[in-house]
Amino acid sequence: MKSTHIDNISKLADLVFSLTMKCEEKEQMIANQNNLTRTEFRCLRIIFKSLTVDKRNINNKDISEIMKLTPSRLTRIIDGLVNKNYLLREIDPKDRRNIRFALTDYGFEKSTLANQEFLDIHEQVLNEMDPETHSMLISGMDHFYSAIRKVIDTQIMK
Amino acid sequence: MKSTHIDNISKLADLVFSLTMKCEEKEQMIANQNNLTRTEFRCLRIIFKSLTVDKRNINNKDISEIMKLTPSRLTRIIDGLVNKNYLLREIDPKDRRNIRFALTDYGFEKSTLANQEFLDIHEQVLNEMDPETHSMLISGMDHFYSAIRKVIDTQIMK
DNA sequence: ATCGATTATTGCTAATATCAATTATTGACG
DNA sequence: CGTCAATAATTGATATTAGCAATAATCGAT
Repeated sequence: MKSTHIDNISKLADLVFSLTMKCEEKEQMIANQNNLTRTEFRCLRIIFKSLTVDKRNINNKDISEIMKLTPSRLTRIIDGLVNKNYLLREIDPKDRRNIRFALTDYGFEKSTLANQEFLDIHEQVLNEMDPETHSMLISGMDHFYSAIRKVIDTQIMK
Repeated sequence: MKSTHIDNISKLADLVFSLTMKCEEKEQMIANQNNLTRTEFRCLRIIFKSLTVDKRNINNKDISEIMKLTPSRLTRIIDGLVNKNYLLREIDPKDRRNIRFALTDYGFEKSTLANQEFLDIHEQVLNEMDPETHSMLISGMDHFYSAIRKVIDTQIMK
């Protein structure tokens, strides 16, 4: 029996609703295992990725926009990570209003570890699924992400 | 070029990380449009669904477990929804320790509306995607959700 | 009839987040 | 050059969101 468009919409909405909560739980778990709050974990991951993968600096404001938090809130989250000796704040010589983040050796080690645990969870998830379906899932989710971004970001404009 | 298992894991992790934040943003948007906080929206949606779809009562504790909040917190979220005239609290005659929720007419109307807006967003998202891929996406996400639930829920046990 | 377990609630406090004001700096313009 | 609007980060004050421990009411089993 073929499912209708309406069915699909409703199923998708329910799935995404539950999935979002489960993924929050997942982040919380990884964060706790690394003595971080969920927000700290997110923030650290964003900085870690930008430094190690994109090889470029990210500033307070960038992160606050990605995480949908105020710059003010971000300042305090960074404070926490600096106090825990994960991060150093450096003034950007190109524009002294900016701050740039550098991972301490300790911070780099811990971020790598936390990121690895985050990857491990996703590996375990993939292991639960038929390998034939992996790339399909990923490309599907990729399209889904682009689509939702387009929809949400244009709605926000209004 | 075929992508390796490691690539897949890493791509999936990044995607899910971004997607989760985008979906939180989406919920926030729908909630705001309906003068609700994100948590109220979630809570109301859970109650609405349980009453209209599952046709069964759900109690404070059930919701707190689904939402991963303490029962105490839930009491206050419900307080808010009662004050806004969305919900009524009724004592369960079968077990007077339980409370059951009933939607007021106003609450039913508003929940239906909010739920419709939530569906609309997902419809718009599907409209951005090739119709051929819809059922594949949904079954993929469905498997993904089962898998992640299995992994997370067994981790939590430990 | 009593007692341990369960459900919801309350008071208190901690954690998370925003807002408005402030500081420092930049870059553009006369 | 000096002025000034714009931008980035921070701070202080406050609101919102959440958990914890204690309590009340009720249940169910013995």
